[in-house]
Amino acid sequence: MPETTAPKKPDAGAEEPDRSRLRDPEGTRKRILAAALQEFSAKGIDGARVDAIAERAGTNKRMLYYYFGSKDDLFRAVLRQRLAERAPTARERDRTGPGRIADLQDRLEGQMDYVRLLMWEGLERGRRRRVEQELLRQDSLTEWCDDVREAQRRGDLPDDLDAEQLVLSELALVMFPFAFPQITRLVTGKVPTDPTFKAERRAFLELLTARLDS
Amino acid sequence: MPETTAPKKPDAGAEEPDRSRLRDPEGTRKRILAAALQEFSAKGIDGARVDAIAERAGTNKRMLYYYFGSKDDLFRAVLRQRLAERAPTARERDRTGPGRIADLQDRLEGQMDYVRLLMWEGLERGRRRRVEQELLRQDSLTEWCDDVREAQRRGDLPDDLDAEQLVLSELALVMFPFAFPQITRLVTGKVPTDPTFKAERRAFLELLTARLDS
DNA sequence: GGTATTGTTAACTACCTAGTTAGTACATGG
DNA sequence: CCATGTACTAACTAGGTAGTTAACAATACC
Repeated sequence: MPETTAPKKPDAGAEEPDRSRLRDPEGTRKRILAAALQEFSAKGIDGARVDAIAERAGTNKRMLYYYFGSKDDLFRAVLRQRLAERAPTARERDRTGPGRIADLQDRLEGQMDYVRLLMWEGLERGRRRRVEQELLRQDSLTEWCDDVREAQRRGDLPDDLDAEQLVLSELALVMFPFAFPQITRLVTGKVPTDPTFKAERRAFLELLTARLDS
Repeated sequence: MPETTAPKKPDAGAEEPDRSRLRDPEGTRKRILAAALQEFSAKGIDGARVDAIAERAGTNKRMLYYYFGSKDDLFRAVLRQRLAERAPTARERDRTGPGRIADLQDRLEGQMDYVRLLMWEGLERGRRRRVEQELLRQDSLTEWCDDVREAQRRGDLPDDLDAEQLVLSELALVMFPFAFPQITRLVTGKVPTDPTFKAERRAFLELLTARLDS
């Protein structure tokens, strides 16, 4: 009985606004990923709505399941892509110089979405033993710790501080305001995206680094 | 005959652990709050299930709406209570001495639920201008900043560091590992609840404080 | 002892949401 | 131009979810 609800045929006289290409697999995939990044970053896995992602991507829900298997898989894909994007630049930066912490902050500016993804990861998927892109991330962080240890041997960094704890602390100092915007506001009266705040924080971090390394 | 489902009376010889009173308004309220604290802390507002909270509290969903108006109100009540609980102890601690950061960590131990509540607050309700218990929290933090400034005047703390940024940073150093357990594990190989990790972090924070204050 | 109030319950509803079905349009290559 | 696989779509479904209803039971109060 194949005459149930007969999907409409694209009428020749229809005036579609910007239907440039009717088929665009890679484009669709990318648009879904981008839309999902926004939605997941803003609302997390539980809070995100699959329909909202589809709509934002200018496609429909089915495509999302066509390219990625499930909501959860989509989240993982988003996180994986975002991590892979950041990995190369992470390797380039100076991790032991006097401006390292302020630099790290500069790099993180405009990447609040990234920090939020990591928070959702920690909160919503915290129980998992394995974490997305585990090896890639671990390598990158281990390399950072090694750099610190070498700098300690050279005498560029104080050698009584544990390298791993130091790395963790530098991440903490930079990421915290983005992770806890409400606390930042309560303490400083400014939101972490405020340029004034960023400048003040940068200045503070430079002083702090100098004091640490002395 | 009103013997429909006959709510059992507390039989004298019965060995119920704590089914003391059939009616226990305050107890029920508290049990709901406690259950909600666990559930919200673990899963956030979107992730938490009202039925799960009710069941955990040993009551039913209606009571939750009877005492608190909605899921969101319940979350706010939980947060408010938790904040009020912590407020007095926050005032007591030494905020400027050499052991202050390590102390702060000790206080936060076993309060991961608290940190997670604050994270959910920041993530899920971040857009709101007003935050739960705004005045209470702000007062407490302002007081802390004032203490720091006074210590700077006395010369107990370096006076070139901005007091507010310093407070923010001390919070960051202590809260970060709990907030980003996955990053903590990737960097140090240990989860933040691991006693070994806590001890190592404590030692590091003490060294760091000494270096900062020098 | 009667009655108003407050606490408690199971069952219900109206809506939402992730995931699916089943079909259509486009492309490719023979 | 026809056959076959790929991209795409609207409508559907099954199960979940916050919030409600309505009846009833314990207590308080007179």
